[in-house]
Amino acid sequence: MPRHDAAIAPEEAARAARSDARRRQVLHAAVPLMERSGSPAVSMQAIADEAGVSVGLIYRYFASKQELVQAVTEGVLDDMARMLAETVEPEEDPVRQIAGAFATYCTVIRDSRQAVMLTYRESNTLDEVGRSVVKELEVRTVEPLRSAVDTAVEQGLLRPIHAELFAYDLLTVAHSWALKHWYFAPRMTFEEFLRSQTALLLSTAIHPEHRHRYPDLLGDLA
Amino acid sequence: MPRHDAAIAPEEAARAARSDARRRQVLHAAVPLMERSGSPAVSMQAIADEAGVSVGLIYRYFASKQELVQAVTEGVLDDMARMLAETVEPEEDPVRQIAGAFATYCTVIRDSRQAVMLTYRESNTLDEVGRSVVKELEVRTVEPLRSAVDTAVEQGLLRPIHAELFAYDLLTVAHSWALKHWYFAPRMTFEEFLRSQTALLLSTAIHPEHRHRYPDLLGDLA
Amino acid sequence: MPRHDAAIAPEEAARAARSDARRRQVLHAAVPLMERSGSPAVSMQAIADEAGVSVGLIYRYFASKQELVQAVTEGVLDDMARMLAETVEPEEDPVRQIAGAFATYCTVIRDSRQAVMLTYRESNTLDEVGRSVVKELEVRTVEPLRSAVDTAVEQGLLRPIHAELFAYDLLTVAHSWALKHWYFAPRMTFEEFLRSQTALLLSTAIHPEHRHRYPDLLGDLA
Amino acid sequence: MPRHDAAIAPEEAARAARSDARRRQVLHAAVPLMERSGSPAVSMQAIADEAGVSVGLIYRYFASKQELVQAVTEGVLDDMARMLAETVEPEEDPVRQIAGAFATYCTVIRDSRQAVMLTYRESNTLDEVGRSVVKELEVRTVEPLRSAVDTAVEQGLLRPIHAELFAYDLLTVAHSWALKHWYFAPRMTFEEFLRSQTALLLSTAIHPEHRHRYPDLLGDLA
DNA sequence: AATGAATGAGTGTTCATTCAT
DNA sequence: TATGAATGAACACTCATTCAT
Repeated sequence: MPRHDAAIAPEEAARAARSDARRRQVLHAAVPLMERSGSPAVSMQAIADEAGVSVGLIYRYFASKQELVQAVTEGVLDDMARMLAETVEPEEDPVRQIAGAFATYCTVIRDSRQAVMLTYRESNTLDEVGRSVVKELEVRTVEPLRSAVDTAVEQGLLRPIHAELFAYDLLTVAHSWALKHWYFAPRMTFEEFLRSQTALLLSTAIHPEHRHRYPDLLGDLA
Repeated sequence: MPRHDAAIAPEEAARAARSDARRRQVLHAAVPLMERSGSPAVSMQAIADEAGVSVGLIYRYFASKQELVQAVTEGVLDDMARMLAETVEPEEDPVRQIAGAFATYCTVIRDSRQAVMLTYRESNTLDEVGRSVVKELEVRTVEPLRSAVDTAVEQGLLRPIHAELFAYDLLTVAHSWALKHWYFAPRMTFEEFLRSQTALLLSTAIHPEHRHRYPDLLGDLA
Repeated sequence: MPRHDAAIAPEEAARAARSDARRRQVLHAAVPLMERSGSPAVSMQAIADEAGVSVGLIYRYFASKQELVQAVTEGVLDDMARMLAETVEPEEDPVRQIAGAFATYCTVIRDSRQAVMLTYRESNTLDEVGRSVVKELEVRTVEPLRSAVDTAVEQGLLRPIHAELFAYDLLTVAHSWALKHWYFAPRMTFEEFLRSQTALLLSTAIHPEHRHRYPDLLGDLA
Repeated sequence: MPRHDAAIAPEEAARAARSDARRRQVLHAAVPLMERSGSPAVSMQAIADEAGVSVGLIYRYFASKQELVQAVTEGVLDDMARMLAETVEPEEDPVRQIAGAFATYCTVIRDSRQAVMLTYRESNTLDEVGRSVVKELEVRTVEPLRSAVDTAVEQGLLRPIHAELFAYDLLTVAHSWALKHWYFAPRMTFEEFLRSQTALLLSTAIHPEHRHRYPDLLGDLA
């Protein structure tokens, strides 16, 4: 390998690293602004100010506001996906896997309520491509849940329910802590919400023969 | 009754009627535009063009764009509330009442998918007052469902579940046909969605002793 | 004279009278609004509301807003001219005539401060024709003062001063109670203003030989 | 001094200088337009066109049209104040000081007739703060005149007249060359106006014992 | 004679985007 | 690489004016 290449490669790597850091810097500034006010109400100038860079610089890293919004949305979903991945504890019993994953979802959503709302709100700001990326991310997010449900059904722990439907319902209900927070928050604590929803939804699905195994999950409905 | 009143009243009534017609005309034009693109992306000019009136005229009937957005959102929710009220069939059995209401919800939502998405999206465009109006409307919408659940629990037909939670879950899941349409639609028909969700959610809640009464609702899960 | 004419004439007179009343009604409403805020800030709608008539009606009596502003300005000047004419007391001594007229000017201006300011402000809203009408009115207003000065000079009661200049200075200084009210009002009462200005300006002009005749006018400067 | 400062300071200074130049460029374009037509009749677009910049740019230097109007008015008054300050010649004799200052006022006003009219017209466009700034500027402008009058009275050169009143009358009369230009201009030259007014007003005030000292100022009235 | 609904050009203002430095 | 001055199209909103009733 010629010296030339050897000299350039690290340079390029460094540049790429710096570039990435810049992107993150801008995104980091944009996220809370857009969570609070929605992207149309946030100007590029405001983002630049918040990030401590110039407007022009943002355009070096994002071709347009549209693209920045896209990146923000994806970033938010990515973060949530990462948090989920990091937090889900491995469980032997697939039912407990489901319950654990649901609890994790809810907890992550509790901590990122604004982010969840952002993904719902911005979805129509995005173009077709952007939207499909977001959808894919979401599908990937439910995936572990769905496969756990599948396994549980196969093992006869759950009744023969529609796995995709059930998994998505779990996600939807978890999201509702964010989307309907104004409704739930004055009526119950997050812990109550989590406990009740777990009992409610799992008791649906668990095969009667195996209900006795999960008194802790089913609570009053055991 | 004096002639004065007799002469004035119809005139005013006629004016009020015309005024109302104009409002509706504008709203009628604004709704699909906002459903498609979200209010920030729809200009007053575009609405005026669509309605076939001048921009100035819109401001005779709506003090600001904000107010128009508010009216659009409320109108959409009102329509849905009315459709619900008209369609819910009276049932003796509270469980069947719940199932019927859920089916109605889902059907209305199927027919007003864009409207549902609009209410989620615009909620952050609205001001505090507007938002609370929207919330109230939604609460009023779940109310019949909640009271049916309450009754069913009291009669021992359902397990001792959290009525508000369950009712809201039903609404949330119904909404998901709109919000997650891109996910569900390629995987199942609306009828399958409705049947599966009904079975899934009710099977959760129905007291084991009474499950045998509802084989039609529970399907495979009976 | 044919009966035809005899029948029509009173009708027309009545119509003219009604028409005049309408004009006055509108002007009456417009004057305080324009005095307060300046014509550009007052909408035709606001004037119509204040007058208790419809916008359309105003256009039956005034061809345009411009013309209405013109009429308002002329009306205000006319009123002041009339008040002056009514209040000036006939005096034998031309010097006392001058002093009396000046006092009257000042008093009228004190009571119509806003009107005076309006004439200064609106002068550039008017077109060339309108402006010249206003100027003519003002010239006619100073006229009695100027002729009194002329007479006084001829009779040797005043030094050989420039009559037009002096008369206009008197008007200008009288106006200054309105134009510089923010300056004078905190420093002196209107009576002090009037007394001091009279003494100051007349003492300028009165021929030394005749100063002893007017101790009441000259005060400390006698 | 660290290099850092040495490097930054000039940059910032240069930026400030450019920024100032832009402000002046815009003001320079706005002044004649507003002098001619009054601020409400001048659109931001018109100003931008006149200045050869874009509308948007104006808003980088002036937060609103209001602020621009304010700046124009203050600028005009500032200019006049500066011209006055530069032109007033120091005189030993306070009476000659007064006459000199009056002549300067009149001359400046002759050269800035439109500016004077603008200050009268725009005063009601300004908000309370803006108005008080303008008033303060005017008071500061009369100040030298007022103090000269005070001195002259103390030295017995003038009769015991009200210094503030007299000073303000001098200003008012000087302004009248602008405000009543349509009246004076066809009747006399500026020089005649200045000479006559000086004689008229000073002859008022000069103590009889000292009149003989100022035959040049008093002219025919000596 | 009188209304006021309707118009649409025009306003002040914002902001995504570009580009000379 | 980084800046921020500069652009100008677009926006929400107003209001003098017209005209069908």
